[in-house]
Amino acid sequence: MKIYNTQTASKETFTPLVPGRVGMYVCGVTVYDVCHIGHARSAVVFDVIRRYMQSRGFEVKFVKNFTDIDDKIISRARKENISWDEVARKYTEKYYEDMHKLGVRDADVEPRATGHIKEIIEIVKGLVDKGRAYVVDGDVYFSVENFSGYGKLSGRKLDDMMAGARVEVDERKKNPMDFALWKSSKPGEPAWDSPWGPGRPGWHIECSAMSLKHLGETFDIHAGGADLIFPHHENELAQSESYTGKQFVRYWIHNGFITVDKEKMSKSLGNFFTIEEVLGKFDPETVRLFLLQTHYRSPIEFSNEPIEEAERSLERFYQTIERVDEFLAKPEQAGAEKESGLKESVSSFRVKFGEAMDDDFNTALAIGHVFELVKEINRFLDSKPPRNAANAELAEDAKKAIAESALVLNAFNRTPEEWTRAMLKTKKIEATEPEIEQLIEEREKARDSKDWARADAIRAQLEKSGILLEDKKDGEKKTVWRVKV
RNA sequence: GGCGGCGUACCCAAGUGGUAAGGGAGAGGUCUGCAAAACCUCGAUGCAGCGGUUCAAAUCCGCUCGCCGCCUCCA
Repeated sequence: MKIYNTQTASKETFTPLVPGRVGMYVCGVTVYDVCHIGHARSAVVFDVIRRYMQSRGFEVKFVKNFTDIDDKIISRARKENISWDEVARKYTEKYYEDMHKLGVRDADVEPRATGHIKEIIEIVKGLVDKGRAYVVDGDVYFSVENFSGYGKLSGRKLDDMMAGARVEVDERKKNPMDFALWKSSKPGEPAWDSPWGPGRPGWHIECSAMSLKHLGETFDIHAGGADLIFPHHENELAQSESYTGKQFVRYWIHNGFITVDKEKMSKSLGNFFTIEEVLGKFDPETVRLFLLQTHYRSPIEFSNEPIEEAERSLERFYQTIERVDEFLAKPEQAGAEKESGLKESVSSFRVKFGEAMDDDFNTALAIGHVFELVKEINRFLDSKPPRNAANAELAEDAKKAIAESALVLNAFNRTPEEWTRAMLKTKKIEATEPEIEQLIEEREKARDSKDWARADAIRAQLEKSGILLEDKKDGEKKTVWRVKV
């Protein structure tokens, strides 16, 4: 398995610290507002990576934190006129709601910054004792000049950064790049007691404390959005390695952004679409597929069209599964074996899917392979194979191969009926299933008496309300319906 | 200013040295009462442009053009 490591800027073969086990820390969200589709991407991508690791037999300890104390939370609380911890609770809940809909599994450990104040103070104290940090008026700053490795994650030099620093220089800092480990609180702000007076943790220190506690001094994977590389992850690395004297993280993984008109989607630009908005128009599986159809490090330009394409892809997929199910439901038939490439396609699919995922989690390629297999299955069924034991086994195996990959992608894993019902809901179809069935029956009668005008009128009527009809030649059902996507 | 990334057919998109996956749209065909779906066929002699390295380059190197990201909170 190869992983692109941000720190070395190259793909590396993945070897866990402890054979068979993987420690993985993902930077979650600051719970001060609802999540947008960019947050969804990050969550979905790392969810898939976790699932893939597990499918490869690794025992994964997956930690994802919530930042529940921060300037933005405090200002949000003022704006909403509620307490800061109510803000955190409210948006943590909303986060779970969105992520559960998207099929993102909860982490094994979901620590919160405020639950680790003791550990944070411990580390800050240690850094001060080691001379890696200094105290100024109740604030504690990390001294970047004392850590020779500063910049090694993001690939920048201290001198180059200082040249371009646009930040207002705090005269009390020894170096403009020094950052707060502990911030003294103003009256009325949330505060915890510390050796430096009442205050709260700086942004970066929580992740150092929580990863140390739950994954140890050195762990395998640390992941997050590419915008966290600097300064967040760079600073985490500096703190942690200064404190433990050991390597902090072995593989850094960062996902690319979602863009709107080529620009990064972000709260500050206001060009974002919330998860709730997107899920109001599209099925969660559709959204998941859309997010995974691009490699996780590449940008995704957000627009409806590619999501609609993902929807059509799933429609095609579930129609194929339906065909397989119909084939399997047929009574046993005798018949000579026909030449079929399907058997080979299924086994090569299993290999290629694994290869794609092994190569830096190339879900886009892996999904491409799924659709190659879908085509092969359709081709097989089009060849009208006899429903004998051998062919049934082959069809079952094809379904099984897809189900195996579905475990990793957490897509392609519903039944055609579930998909259709989901589409009725997503497309807000007014007609009920019995109504549709009744019109189909009426149309059947018209067709039997060769009243084509009547038959076509009914078909047109249903299409207007979003239902497409397909007349089948064989099988029990003469006409099937589906939702127009 | 520093550092980094991207530019592949009408659209989305994979592909880091061996002769361009996959999907959508389009054209023709098989099937159909007609459709739809599915399948078949067609579709970039070329991967922003120019030069170079190599038996071989979308893939490596150099330059140019265009777009974006990080350096400030940010998935």
